[in-house]
Amino acid sequence: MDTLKRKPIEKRPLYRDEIRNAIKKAIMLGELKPGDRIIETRWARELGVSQSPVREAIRELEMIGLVENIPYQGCFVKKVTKKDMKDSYKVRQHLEMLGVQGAVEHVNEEQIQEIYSILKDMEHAAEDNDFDLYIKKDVLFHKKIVAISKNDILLRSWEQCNIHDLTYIGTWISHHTLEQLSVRHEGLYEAIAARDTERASRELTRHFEQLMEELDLRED
Amino acid sequence: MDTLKRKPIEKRPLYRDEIRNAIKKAIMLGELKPGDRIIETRWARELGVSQSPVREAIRELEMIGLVENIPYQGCFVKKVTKKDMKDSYKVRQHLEMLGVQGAVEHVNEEQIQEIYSILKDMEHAAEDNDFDLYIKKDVLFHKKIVAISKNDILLRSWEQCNIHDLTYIGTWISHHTLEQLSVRHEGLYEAIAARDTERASRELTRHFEQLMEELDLRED
DNA sequence: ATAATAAATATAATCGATTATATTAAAACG
DNA sequence: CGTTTTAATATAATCGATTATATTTATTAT
Repeated sequence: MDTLKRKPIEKRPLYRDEIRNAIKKAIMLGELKPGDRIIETRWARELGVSQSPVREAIRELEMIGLVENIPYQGCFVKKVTKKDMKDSYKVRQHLEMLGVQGAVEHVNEEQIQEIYSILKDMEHAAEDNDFDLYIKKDVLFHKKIVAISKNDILLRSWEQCNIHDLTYIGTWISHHTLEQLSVRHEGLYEAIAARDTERASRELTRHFEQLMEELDLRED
Repeated sequence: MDTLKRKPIEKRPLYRDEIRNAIKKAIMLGELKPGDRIIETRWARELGVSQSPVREAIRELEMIGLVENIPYQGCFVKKVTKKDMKDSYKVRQHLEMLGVQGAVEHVNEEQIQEIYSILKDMEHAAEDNDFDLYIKKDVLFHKKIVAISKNDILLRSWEQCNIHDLTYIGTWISHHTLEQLSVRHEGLYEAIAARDTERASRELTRHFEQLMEELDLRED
């Protein structure tokens, strides 16, 4: 991280989010490796902002578990292990199970259309091999279901467990093409559209078990 | 909040945690009511600290869902509704279901002893009518089980959904005595000690369904 | 030479002040 | 009299500098 030149962020407040994304990006791109320190003052200097917003951004990364903070010592990039991936899939599986149950109960026609439209966007992104857009739609698909369930606490918990970044990693290391991954969501969509709790639960379980099995196949 | 005199916190760094607790306490005691603003500068003045640590403390309260932040406008105390309580019980039920499954799988004799000891502490606190200690042990009992499951992501998610404070409120508004509440944990303990996944799941489900049913009985 | 102690350094945590934004109050206009 | 525009105010967001802590390096004593 020391030697890289970073583009200073635009001069306009609410830097926090941009700073968080900049640091997150560095982690995702591998510029910051597990165990590396994240030095508040240095990032502040590089991005041309003060220490305060950098500090807050790092706090947020700490909350979602991407970095670890030791008081008076600093922040360090956490290593995301295969076990972490698997653990997070399990957590998602259980949280989204609650989401699916609520979704089947509350979903209306308009929302079914919305999910369908997200699913199609996802499949188109997959065809175009647009990785970033694919991730976005994949995450949104699952989030939408959770949101429809009308359990705000659930939605917050779901959002906080760092789904987006782990999905990014999980998709990145997957053996499958985006198209193979995207079509896997169809069963769940159909079950919800049919308001079939039983089937939706099965589809969801299968969805995550597939992802977990594939992790086991990876050598690293 | 305006008129109350607050005890300035001790002069030694890492104010953040104390500040967070001070604000949280004000919310719990009802000094700050739902919808009230939490003004960074005013709290800083009252506690004799600067704005920065107050800001960070508020960010943490925002993360656990106790307050709501609107950019460039401020923080407002969130109302905890009966629905929020119920929703959070459901989330806990699903998260802890995963925890219990893992716990039964991984628990060793020493850990069984530890859970037992927490259970007894809880029951003693209940006998003494020591409300704060009771909550602490109640929360710890559940957390311990989640911790034993060896799923770090689960533990983090569980911790982040503001369990402690909601348990506090839930216990506070319960119709039951602490002793009635404490003994309800025995079945779950026994099932885990017997390494009986089936029974442990049943006990956990029953535990939360009791809590949710009781919420319905409250007029509000 | 090794252990204990003290100085130096790096950086997190905090501070006091400044800047940016949103809201409210006042004024000008039609 | 109501509507739009402008000024004033409150406070969030950020800044640059200071203070506190941990770690490293140098020094002294045994």
